[in-house]
Amino acid sequence: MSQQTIRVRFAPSPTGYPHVGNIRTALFNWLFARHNNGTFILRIEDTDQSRKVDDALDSILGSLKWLGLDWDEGPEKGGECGPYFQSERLDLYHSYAQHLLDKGHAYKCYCSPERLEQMRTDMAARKESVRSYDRYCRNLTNKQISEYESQGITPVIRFKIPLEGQTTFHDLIRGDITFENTELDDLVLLKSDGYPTYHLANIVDDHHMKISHVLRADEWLSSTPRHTLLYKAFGWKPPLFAHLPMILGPDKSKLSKRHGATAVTEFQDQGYLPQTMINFMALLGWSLDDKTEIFSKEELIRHFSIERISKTGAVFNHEKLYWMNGAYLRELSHQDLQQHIMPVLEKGLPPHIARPISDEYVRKIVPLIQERINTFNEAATYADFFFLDDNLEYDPMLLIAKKMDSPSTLKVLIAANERLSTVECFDHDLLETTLRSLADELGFKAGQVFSPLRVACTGRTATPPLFETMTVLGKERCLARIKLATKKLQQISG
RNA sequence: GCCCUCAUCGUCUAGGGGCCUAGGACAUCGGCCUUUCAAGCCGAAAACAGGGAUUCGAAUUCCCUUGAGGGCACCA
Repeated sequence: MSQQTIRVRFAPSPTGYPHVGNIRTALFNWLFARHNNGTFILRIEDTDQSRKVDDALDSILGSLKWLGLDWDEGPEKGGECGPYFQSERLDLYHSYAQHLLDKGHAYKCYCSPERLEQMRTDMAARKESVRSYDRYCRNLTNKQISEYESQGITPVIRFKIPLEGQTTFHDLIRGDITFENTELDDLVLLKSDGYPTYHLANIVDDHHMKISHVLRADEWLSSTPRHTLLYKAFGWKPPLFAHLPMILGPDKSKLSKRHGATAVTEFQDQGYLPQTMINFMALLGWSLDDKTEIFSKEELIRHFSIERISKTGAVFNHEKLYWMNGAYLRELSHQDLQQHIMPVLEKGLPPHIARPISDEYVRKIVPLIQERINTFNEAATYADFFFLDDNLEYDPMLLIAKKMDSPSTLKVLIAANERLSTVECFDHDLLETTLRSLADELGFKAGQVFSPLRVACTGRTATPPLFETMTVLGKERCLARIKLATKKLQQISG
């Protein structure tokens, strides 16, 4: 069996911050490369000067690094086929454009943007199917050419699409796809600013970088016949294509800024784990079987195959991502979890709380919140009462539990305060026996005692288990908070 | 408008002629557990777009319709 060398690339353009749609493409390429012991190349397609965004490159590299999608060739890494920025390969594209010109596969076009626009409006007005270009310059006479040249117009170079016949290419996911050449337009290869278009640069680079498989988003499908024709004009063997199903917004259209398409790094900021993102994105358009949901990166690499990529677009389901992160978070050791939430606490807790936050104190809290948060960032809001001073703010009515009223609640609080004062040192078992017997003595159900104490100590009705929470807070603070609760209740009951 | 692609629960999907009275996951609802909230466990509801054809038999093959998406830039 001939072992083909697998070389794939992720080729983003630095025109914005990559979102899940973009990065999912990177992930599939990476998985395919790693599964096949191949090479994963990162190439920056910075050929559009006008849309260039300054820190987009950092965001691209940052996203990939965060997710551990390491590249074998590319920026910061180098490689035999560099440079890996298209803006540094302009000479190459020029020479190939010239080559096509010489071979009669391309021509110079002097049409102004205004003329092009007019042409398209006219077509639309005549209810013709709108073409991108009417081939006006395809057969210019020498006289016309020198006339344009003398006007100082810088032409673009267009590719000559064959006027008849069909172009068929094979897609690894969709099978054979055929286009009538008459449906294809003479696309621009080299822009008047001297930069190549995607089409030219992409083909030249994929060839020179010996790319074996092109795994790219579905939106490129209709460009592929043009690319096929370009490979043919150059006399190059095209790579194998696999057009990935797209990731969609809630309205089922292509995920974009319109949907508030979240930059991948934002998930990092929100307290998601990279492994969650990898796992989740892998399942957007790929699956192993009818049951497995949670995959380690290694399992993903082991099982990934193009055959199991689906054809249909996938709506990005934030809810499931959230659940999945919770699943991963719960698997973390207490120590790992603490490491993740320390910075969150430092940053997210109200500023008046003294810094640095105590490691030792947080260590006690971590086990109490692990199964109650789904993202790291939630720690700061969920567990803030552990850190706030004892003058908690909350609606005193919360103190009154079901089937309780103000006087009975007051009775509980006062009795609890009294009884707890006699407890030497708070710990779970001691608190439990003490408070349960107190409830008995008072003739209340356990919950009728626990509930007001919970609110008193935390200001909330939903908290980690009461005794553990009180133990972490400690006797002094709990008693102070219970006294405060008593006072609050007395005030509203007059 | 033209071209291309796609079509299973609300969402992500399994399914490649009989194993499907269509399986799993998220979300939803109910129950158990329980000091609250979670987590966990158990259960429920929820889909083969429509119509033809092929076949003993179709979610699975073919055709048409419909719907959806993508593309039609000197953007990628």
